[in-house]
Amino acid sequence: MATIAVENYLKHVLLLSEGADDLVPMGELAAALDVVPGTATTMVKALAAEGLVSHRPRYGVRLTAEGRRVALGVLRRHRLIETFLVEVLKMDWTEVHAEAELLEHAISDAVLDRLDALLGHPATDPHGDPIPTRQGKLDSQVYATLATCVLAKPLRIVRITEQSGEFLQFAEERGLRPGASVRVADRNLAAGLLTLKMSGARTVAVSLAAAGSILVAPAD
Amino acid sequence: MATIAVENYLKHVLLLSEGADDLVPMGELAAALDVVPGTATTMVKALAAEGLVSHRPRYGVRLTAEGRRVALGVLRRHRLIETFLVEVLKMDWTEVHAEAELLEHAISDAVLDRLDALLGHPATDPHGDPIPTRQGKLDSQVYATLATCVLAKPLRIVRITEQSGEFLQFAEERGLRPGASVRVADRNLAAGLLTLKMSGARTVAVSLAAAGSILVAPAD
DNA sequence: GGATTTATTTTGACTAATCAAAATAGCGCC
DNA sequence: GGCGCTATTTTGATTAGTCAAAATAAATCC
Repeated sequence: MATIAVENYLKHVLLLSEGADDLVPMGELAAALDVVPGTATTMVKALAAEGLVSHRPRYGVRLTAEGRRVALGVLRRHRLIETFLVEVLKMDWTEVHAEAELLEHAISDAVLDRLDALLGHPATDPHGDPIPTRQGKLDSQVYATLATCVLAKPLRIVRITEQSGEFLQFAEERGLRPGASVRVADRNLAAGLLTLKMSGARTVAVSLAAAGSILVAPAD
Repeated sequence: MATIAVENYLKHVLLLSEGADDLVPMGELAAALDVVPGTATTMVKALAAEGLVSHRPRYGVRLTAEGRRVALGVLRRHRLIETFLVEVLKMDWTEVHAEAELLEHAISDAVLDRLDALLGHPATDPHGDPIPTRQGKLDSQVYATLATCVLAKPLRIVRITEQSGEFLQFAEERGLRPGASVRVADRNLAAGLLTLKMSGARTVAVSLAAAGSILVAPAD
């Protein structure tokens, strides 16, 4: 059985290799897990010996098929738990990430299946992150971000990729939540600042960095 | 913060000291935790150094006020989770114990409070075990068991104290669940066998050992 | 293209929790 | 009141995961 530490390493390798299908550098992995780099090296070598990752010394790490299977399981548990906390327990979507982080290592398949059924087999969690299926399929649709999308066109927020509670509360306070309608009125790359128009003519200013973690689709 | 192992030691000291308010022998504790006796000794000495238990070498261990507070917290989480699994997720009451064993160490107070409210602040779990309050009060009402109660009188099962799935399935198959009506038709101590009359004139045979873990009250 | 900066790995040490097996202390028993 | 049984404690070792700090390799920069 995978320990909690092993599950966390695999989950973060998966998350950090999203999009960039390349090797995940050890430094990034160590930072994500909040351990010193040497610890990550030691652990990754052990995971490689177990066949869960492949390690290119000095360059980085990537999941094997088996490691990816395990990581997708953890991610599925995490996102279903987040959905449950919001939909059933009526918790705030800006604070459920940390809770799910704990529970994801303790919930059994039997309980998870019940939860999934109770929630109606949701496709995304409250942040818009796709939930891997039980068979290990992860929707990898690519969206534009508020930092890269066209100007002026009406858009819908589909996903917020950034887990910190402070960031999410900042977003929530400005109406920047999945499902919300938004238009980019102005984007000043030099100043790193965007002006957004929300529904009801509300105007909101966000940094370029923040805009990059808000994914959007045409309002169709 | 208490680790999972620490929480389990404290929880089991609490459970084993129920009724017998005496010292819990190390052997019993080790058996309950499924560790060798030497391990229990080592750990108990560490817990004593932390002020969570008091250890009388060669005689046994008991909780301090602080240790009891922690243990009651774990027990509250365990029993509320069991109740949730049965009431909300519709799982079988005979199989939720093992699930709760895992989740009890991972659930936060914030989530637990929501769960408690959703369930309507239940007083007992699906086995009839009392749920400690948030303030750390544990109902310690003493009941008769089927092994000790009066014969022939109509009774109501209030609690099953025995956690193993096999035992509980045995009980469930015979209608021996909390709330059920029962009467002890015959009790043969020499043979260690009881004959019970359930509602609908159903006759059930149980061992004296099994009867001892089924608590009853007058059918009022 | 050698010197410097930066990321990564190595080394040595530590903590929590465990086991196996030897040592010891109560306890009951004639 | 010593003998032996049984529970408990000690001792020595192991595993998983971690850190601090030294060593090393890759990349960058005149």
